[in-house]
Amino acid sequence: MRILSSDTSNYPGKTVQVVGWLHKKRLLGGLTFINIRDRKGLVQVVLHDKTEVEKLRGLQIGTVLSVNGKVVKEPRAPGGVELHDAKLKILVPVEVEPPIEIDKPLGHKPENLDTLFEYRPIGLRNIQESTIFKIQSVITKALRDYFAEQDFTEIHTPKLLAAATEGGAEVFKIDYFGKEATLAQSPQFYKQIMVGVFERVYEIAPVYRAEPSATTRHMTEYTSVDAEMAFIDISELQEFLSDLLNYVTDYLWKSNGADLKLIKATKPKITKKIPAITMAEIHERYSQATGENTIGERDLRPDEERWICDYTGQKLGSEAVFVTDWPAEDMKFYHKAQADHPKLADRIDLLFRGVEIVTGSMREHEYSLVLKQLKQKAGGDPEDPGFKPLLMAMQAGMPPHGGFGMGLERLTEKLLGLHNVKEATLFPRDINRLAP
RNA sequence: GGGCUCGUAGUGAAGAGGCCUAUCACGCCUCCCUGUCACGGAGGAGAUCGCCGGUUCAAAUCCGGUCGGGCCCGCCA
Repeated sequence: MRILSSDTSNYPGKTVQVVGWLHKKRLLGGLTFINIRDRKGLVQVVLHDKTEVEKLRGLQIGTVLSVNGKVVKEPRAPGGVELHDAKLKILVPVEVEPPIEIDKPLGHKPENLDTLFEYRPIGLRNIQESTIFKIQSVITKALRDYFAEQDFTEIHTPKLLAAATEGGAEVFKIDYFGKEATLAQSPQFYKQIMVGVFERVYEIAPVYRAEPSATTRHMTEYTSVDAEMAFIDISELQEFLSDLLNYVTDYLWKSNGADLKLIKATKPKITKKIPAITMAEIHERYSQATGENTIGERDLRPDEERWICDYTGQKLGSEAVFVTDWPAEDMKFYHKAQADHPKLADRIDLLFRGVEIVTGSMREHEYSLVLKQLKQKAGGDPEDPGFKPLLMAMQAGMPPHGGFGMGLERLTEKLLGLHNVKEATLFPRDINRLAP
C-alpha cells in the first residue's frame, strides 16, 4: 500500500512503498541519493545497490516511479527520515531532457518571466513555485470560511453575456452563433440581483478585461473575489474588509507557516482596524513629501499608491490602507453618492503593499435614481439586455446595499511579497500571452 | 495606445568594432567518488550571437527596419 512522503516518519523500521516523481538524483559513487516528490512533498531514498541505481541511467527528472524501502530515522536526512534498501520500479520513464531545472528556485527576474511562463507545465513542479499556488488555495479556503461565517451564500453567475455591463473598461466580444456576445468583466449586476434573494452573496470566479494594459498588475483574465451585501453602510463595509484581510492573513500564517517561510514571505503588518485616509489628504501628503503636485487629481497615481502604503506602514503600523472620498463625477451609474456630500462617492479602495486590491462601494438602490443615473452617466438604454435584468430586480424592491471586488492574484501576490500578479497566476493571460 | 529598454547554447549570464575558431555557471552525456541536500572532481557534446538589410578591409558589437520580450504611464482588481 502506498504511503505519502509526509507519512513515512510514522513507519520507522517498516518497509513501505512511496510513489511519485524523481525530483533529484545525487550519485556519489558507492552511494546514491534520490528525492521522490509526491503531493505532500519530498522524501529521500538512499541507494547502495548498483543494479537499482542502473535502473535510473538515462532517465530524467520527472520519471514516475515507485520505491519500496525501509524507513530509517536519520538525522542527516532532510526531514529526519529516509528510505533504505530500496527497490525501484519505473512506472513512466522520462528520457527527454526537461528545458528547465526544477530542483532549485526558479528565476523571477522581470526579464525572465517569459521563460517562467513558457515552461509553466514543468516549472510548476518546482517546490517554491507550487507552494505559491498551494497557498493561494488556502487563501480561497480562508475567504470561503470567512464568508460562510458571515452568513454569505456562494453563487455562480454567467460569464457569457449579451452585452457590456459596467461600462468604461473594454470588453471581449465573441461570436455567439452568429450574434455578438461579450465576456463578463464583472459579476456586478448579477450579484446585486442576488442580494434581492440572499441578502449576502459572494463569488470567486474569472473575469475578463480587454484593456491593453502592460503592467505588473494587469491581466486580461483574473480571478475576482466579489461580494455584495444588503442592509449595510460604507463604514460597515470598511469594517468587514478590515476583518476579512486580517482573518485571511492570520489564518495563512497559522496554518502554513513553513510554506511561507520556504518562499520567504513576511507577515504583513495590518491593524485590526485598517486606517482610512481621504484621497485629498493623500494628494496633500504625497505632494508635500515628494515635490510632485497631485493636488486636485481625481485618482491616485500608482506611485502615490506605493507611497501611501509605505507611509501608513511606517507611521500607522498598517501596510493596508483605505482610500475614501472619491469624486462623484467618476462614479459608475450603479454607485451611490454620499448622502451629505453629493460631490463625493460612497466608495472605498483598499490599497495593500502598494497596490489597489479592492474597490468597494455603496450601490444606488432606488429604482428611479438608478434609472436616472443610467441615462445620465452611461447613456444607457433601460431596455438593453445588459441592464434590463438589474433594473427588473431594482424595481422589485432592493434594500440599501454595497459590496466589493477583490483581485485574488493581487492579494496572493502582495501577501507573498511577489512583484508581478502573473507570478501569482498559474497560467497568466495578458495582451501577448494566451498559452500555455 | 504612448514612452523607455532588452534579445548571445536547453536555462541563467559575460563579451560593446580586429584579442571570438564567442567565455562562464547550471543542465545533459562518459568516467571517478559511501552522507549528499545548489554534493565534489576529470573529460565531452551543445550557439549560423532573434530575423532582414546597410556601414566597414573587418560586425555578436555600429546604423536602419522587423519580430519577440520587459518596465513605466494611461486604465483598473
